[in-house]
Amino acid sequence: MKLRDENKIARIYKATLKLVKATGLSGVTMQAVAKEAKIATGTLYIYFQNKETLIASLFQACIKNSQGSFFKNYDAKAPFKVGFHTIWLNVLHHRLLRFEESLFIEQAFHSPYIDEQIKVEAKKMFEPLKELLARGKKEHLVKDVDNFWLTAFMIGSINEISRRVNYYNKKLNPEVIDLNFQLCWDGIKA
Amino acid sequence: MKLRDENKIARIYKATLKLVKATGLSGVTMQAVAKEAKIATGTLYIYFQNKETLIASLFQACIKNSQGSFFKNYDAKAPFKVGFHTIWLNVLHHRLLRFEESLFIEQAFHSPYIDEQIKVEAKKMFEPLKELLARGKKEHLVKDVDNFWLTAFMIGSINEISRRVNYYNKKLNPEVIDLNFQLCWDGIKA
DNA sequence: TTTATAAATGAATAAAAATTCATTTAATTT
DNA sequence: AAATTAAATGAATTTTTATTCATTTATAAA
Repeated sequence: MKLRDENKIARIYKATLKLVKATGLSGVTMQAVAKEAKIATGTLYIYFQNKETLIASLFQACIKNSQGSFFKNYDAKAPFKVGFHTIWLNVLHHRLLRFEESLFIEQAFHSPYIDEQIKVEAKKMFEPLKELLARGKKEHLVKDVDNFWLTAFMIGSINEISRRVNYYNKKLNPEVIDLNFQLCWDGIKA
Repeated sequence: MKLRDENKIARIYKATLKLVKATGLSGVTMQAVAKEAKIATGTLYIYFQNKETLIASLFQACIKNSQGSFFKNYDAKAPFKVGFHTIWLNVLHHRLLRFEESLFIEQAFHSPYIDEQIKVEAKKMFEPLKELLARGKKEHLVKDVDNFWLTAFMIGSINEISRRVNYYNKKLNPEVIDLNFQLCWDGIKA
């Protein structure tokens, strides 16, 4: 019996992300995905029931992937600023390195392919960050502002950095990264 | 001779924006637009040569529209903080009130419908803000950071506020708006 | 009024995209 | 090495979407 080439799902995801970056979600056709992934169109339907399933599965994979990266090396017991800096850098690096995924998440979020259920899950992504900010407020290091807005502030500014790096292919170096962190830090600090 | 109903273009734009919010750009079909605008499909082609033209025209209209709002009541001669606050509020209000347009711009930006030329134009939108920030730096009120990153910081955090207000239909009141401004202001100030 | 002209219509057509399926290929088991 | 099984293929089919066009409708000018 011929075995499934499990590596194929990764190829399909990669192809889809590449197409989303190049043409947006509206440019993603099953034929184009198959061609990019160098498989036959029919093969797509062995791995995914239909287009909706493909998009929804990739969406969940991207969310999971983000969660993994954001809190890598994060130690909840480290001093507040250390922890905050770690997460800030992790989010930035993830967005920069996996810009296609961020783009896909944004576009898929507003497509008919993703249902409410999945969106609710996606929202839980930043729980550990919210806990850290709560602690920062207790320690009087962070402004007394609702976590909802503090995270919006942090994530929003990071997203825009990565968007601009990618759109205008601006280069980042450690010094510039530091300056950008300082903007965010001065914003949230009490 | 029957005259063109110029109001129809506005109806078409409105319908397109509504559909983009509901289903993303990939859900925008000419039939759906026509139905939503309560005109016949053929009529769409009287006003726009084809789908690409419709999307590109709306994109330009949205950009122009933004430019108008962002610098409304802005006085380049007012004290720095006053001017900055005015623009910050204008951008926020525009994003909140015309969220569908922001969404459309984001999605269209990465679609095959918008060519490089138009994107370059869109980039010039924030020129007056950059001038203001340059002045702020001269007056030692603003951190010595490249305007590119200062605007990214400001615009990114505002965008995320409006995104969250719309996604999670969180309410904003003047007090919360002030808190959010404070985050941004403390971030950029020297 | 009548005529002329362009807008508006929506069914028909063309084009593009999603999905299926009969056939082939490759790996595993007997 | 034959039989078995599921993966892989890609052309054919179905479905959806873009675009056209013959016809109707409304308005301005004659």
